[in-house]
Amino acid sequence: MNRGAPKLSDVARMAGVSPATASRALSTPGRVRPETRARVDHAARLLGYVPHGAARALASQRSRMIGAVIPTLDNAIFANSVNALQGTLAESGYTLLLGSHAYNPVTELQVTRELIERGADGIVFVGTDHDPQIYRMLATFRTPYVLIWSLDPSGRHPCIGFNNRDAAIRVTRHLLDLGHRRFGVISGLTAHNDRVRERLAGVRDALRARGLELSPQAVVERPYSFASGQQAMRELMGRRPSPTAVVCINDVLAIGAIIECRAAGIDVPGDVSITGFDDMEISAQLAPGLTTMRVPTVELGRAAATYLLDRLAGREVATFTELPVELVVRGSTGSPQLESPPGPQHAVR
Amino acid sequence: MNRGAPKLSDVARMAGVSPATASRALSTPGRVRPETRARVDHAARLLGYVPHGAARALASQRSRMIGAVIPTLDNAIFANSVNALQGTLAESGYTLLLGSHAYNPVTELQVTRELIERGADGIVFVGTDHDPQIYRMLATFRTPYVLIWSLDPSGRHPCIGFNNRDAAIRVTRHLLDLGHRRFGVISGLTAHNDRVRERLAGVRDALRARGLELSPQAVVERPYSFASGQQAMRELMGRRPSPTAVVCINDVLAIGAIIECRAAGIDVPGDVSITGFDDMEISAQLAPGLTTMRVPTVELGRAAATYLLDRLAGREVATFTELPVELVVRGSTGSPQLESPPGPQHAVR
DNA sequence: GGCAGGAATGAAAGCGCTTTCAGACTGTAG
DNA sequence: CTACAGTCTGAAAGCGCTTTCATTCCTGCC
Repeated sequence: MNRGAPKLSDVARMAGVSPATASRALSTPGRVRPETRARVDHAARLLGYVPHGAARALASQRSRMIGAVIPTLDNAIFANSVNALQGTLAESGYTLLLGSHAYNPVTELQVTRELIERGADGIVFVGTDHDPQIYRMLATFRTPYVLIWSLDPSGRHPCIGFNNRDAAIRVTRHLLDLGHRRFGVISGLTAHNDRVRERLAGVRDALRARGLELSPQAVVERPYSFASGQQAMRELMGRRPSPTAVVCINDVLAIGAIIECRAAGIDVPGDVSITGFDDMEISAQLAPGLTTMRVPTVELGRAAATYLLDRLAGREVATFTELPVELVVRGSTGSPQLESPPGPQHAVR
Repeated sequence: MNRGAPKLSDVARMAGVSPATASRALSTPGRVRPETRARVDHAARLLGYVPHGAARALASQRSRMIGAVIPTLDNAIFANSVNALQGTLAESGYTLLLGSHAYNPVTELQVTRELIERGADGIVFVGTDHDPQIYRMLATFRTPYVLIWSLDPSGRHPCIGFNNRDAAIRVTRHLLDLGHRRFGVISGLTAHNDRVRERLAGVRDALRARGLELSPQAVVERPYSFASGQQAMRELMGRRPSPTAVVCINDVLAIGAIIECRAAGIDVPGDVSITGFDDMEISAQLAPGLTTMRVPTVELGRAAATYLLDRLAGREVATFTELPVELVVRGSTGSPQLESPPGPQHAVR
């Protein structure tokens, strides 16, 4: 078989040392005489030696691989995080094992099992919504893990994220402060997605705090895609009275909504204000620019990597990290036109 | 150590069989009496047995992991392909090992080494531009691989892709046929990127075939980002005479260009026609819609997975697969205005 | 009833590495 | 000169699985 692949014993023989010493020279250079180490290094280089990961993992009980279980890579927001995660892991000699589940909890469980089976030393999950079996498996195999994008209210699971509800409240307040009273919401699918549910709840909270309720038909739930956003916007603007402000649960839907307005000749923000969530690269470039909540996607990926790396190295780690999000106000939001009766605060002015 | 994790011998004992039989029952159910298999399955389920991937890989010389080496996940186009790749692999019980290199050949070599070290049974690469050492390593370790997104002219490497040059020729011809004679090009970085170089060459070929040359200052080379596209467009439109058609080497740059035109009050396609390449989801939604070359990103990922899976299973595989690309004409291209002198063909009309 | 032949099982040898454990060797102190 | 840390190296035992190879157990057939 792999006749072309030199093994550790080949390196050892060439360097004139035992396999044990060769192993030490390569993995823990400090525990070997410099001269010996040089001989081994030289032999390894000459032979083009590449250690056999599986053998190493079996013997050392460490795979140097980190798994990530994400909904999908089709959402640029996750792709960015994964990119940062992978990059940071690579810097420390770790490799990324990637699994996605398309928001299907059964698939997620299976994917997780697969990653554990492959020996992932740690696993990153998105959000807090996970099958109890997943947590049970993680416990059984003593696999460190961390949740990103959300904060775990129960405090039982290490997490790195931000408060989706509070962030949504801030977005909604921005619109309320502009004088809006008639709201529409374009939501992502709430099933198996705590982030969407939290954001939706945040919108409701903010409205309720000002005495407003969100009627069921003011909320349209759609999968993430530009086309869904467009279609949802069309629906919303067909209602009477139509909303003066539409809160979108993420930027993809919001951009779809803006596109729909442009197509339908609806002025943004003149006729309707639109907000997003995530702040994708393109959101700043649109005309009008999208008012949205900036989420530190890159930082999220990097922090997850650092967390697991630290934990595996036995360093101290914070099990709860809240990252800042920032409301970015751009051209897609403004005060409602006069035809919509101003609320009490504005009547005062 | 892993005291919580049951091993094969535990399953075997519980089922009252030898480890060998338990192994067969789980991996090759056909080679075991149904009754025995049931006992083993039952024991495995009861114990929550998860095979130890590294041990299995070591013994069987198969890791059931496939690696992918890509430039970056920040480009949605690659993210889509990787998503499809991962999904297809998962269906066959394979897991994806992901590495990216940000167009740095040194990083690419290192990442590849890492994937081989982790035991990837096969590896997917993007494009044809790779360090000879990479191919040497693949040969040494007898690691099957496949290149995607490009066609290998030398025929030495298995590939699944399309002819970037021909595709660019088709895009350019479309503009020529509309009557354009003054061209600008917004290119991606050509270093370590055969796709960009080929597309650029295609544009030149098409122009030359109609007696036109691309002057050096008509080509602006920029990294992939909306902002670069904008900036490049600004530069291009500052030249005198300004181009009536701008060919962008991918959609990200093209969208940036369109955005710049909107901001600068330049009418598309009235004042200038713009084309992209890739057909991202958003390209269809813009106003005007972007004329572009549709690339089968999902199919690319799926086909790569299928290729490697087939090869690993010992099935016949085609080492050269050309996938169709399609010119999608939308609103961003039109005939040049009269102020630009019509070319000979048009003079005839 | 005995035997060939195939199917199912078990014993045991690794897969290539890490890691005790013990031995060898060095230098320093008594 | 002996004794004793301390440092470096080698022998060997696995890590948890797969996979020959040999054995046992059937089944069918003469």
